[in-house]
Amino acid sequence: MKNFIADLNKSFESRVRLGIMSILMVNDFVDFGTLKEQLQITDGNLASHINALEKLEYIQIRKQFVGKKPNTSYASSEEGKKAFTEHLIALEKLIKKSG
Amino acid sequence: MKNFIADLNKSFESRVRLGIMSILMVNDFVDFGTLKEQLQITDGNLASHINALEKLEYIQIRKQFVGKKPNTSYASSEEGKKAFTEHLIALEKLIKKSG
DNA sequence: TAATTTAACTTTGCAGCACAAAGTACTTTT
DNA sequence: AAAAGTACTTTGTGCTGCAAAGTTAAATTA
Repeated sequence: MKNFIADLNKSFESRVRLGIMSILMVNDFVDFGTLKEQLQITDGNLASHINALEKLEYIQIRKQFVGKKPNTSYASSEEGKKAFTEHLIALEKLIKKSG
Repeated sequence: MKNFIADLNKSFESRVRLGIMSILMVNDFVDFGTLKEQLQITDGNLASHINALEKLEYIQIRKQFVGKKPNTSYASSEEGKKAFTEHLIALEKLIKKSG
């Protein structure tokens, strides 16, 4: 039997990152405030996780104005979707193994 | 909608911990060497994760001799199984959401 | 019997991470 | 003019993961 945990992506270990990606898998361009509200975390914490995911090119950023207010939104990139999907597949295997 | 990542158990975030629990969910009393081989990690790393899980009372330890060699084995406790199952359920919800 | 090996750790040390809290810059609302 | 909102950045702390090396005690080999 091969080492099954090797297929899990280290970048998606944290709950917050899982949460962000999970939201961005099914919603195109979700803004900062919405993510913050959904995940119930502090500004700084969210910003740092977003930053990490962006450096990995798993998400992309769009800045615009809604009315006269600044609004920053995030979407998962193709690469991000691929990587996250692979991670979920590895998780599912693990779940099946445990069931 | 409620905060779905709150149901994820922080103790099971790491790949190694996921791996250990996953193995112990379906095997009763797996020994140190076997875990190490399956997970392909160093002695110290495995020992520290085991230690953490034991402090949480998620696993239990049995020390014995096999032939004349010392042999330490680990099994998941009822509480550990419960906690891990809940974690997996939370993960599955997240996976479904992302699908 | 001395040296090596095996099993299961413990210790050490470090870099990285999560997180909260506070600070910042700019704008809008009151 | 003051307060509030948006989206951060900075700071600081404490925890984690991990490798590598050291430890203990018994077993095997030379």
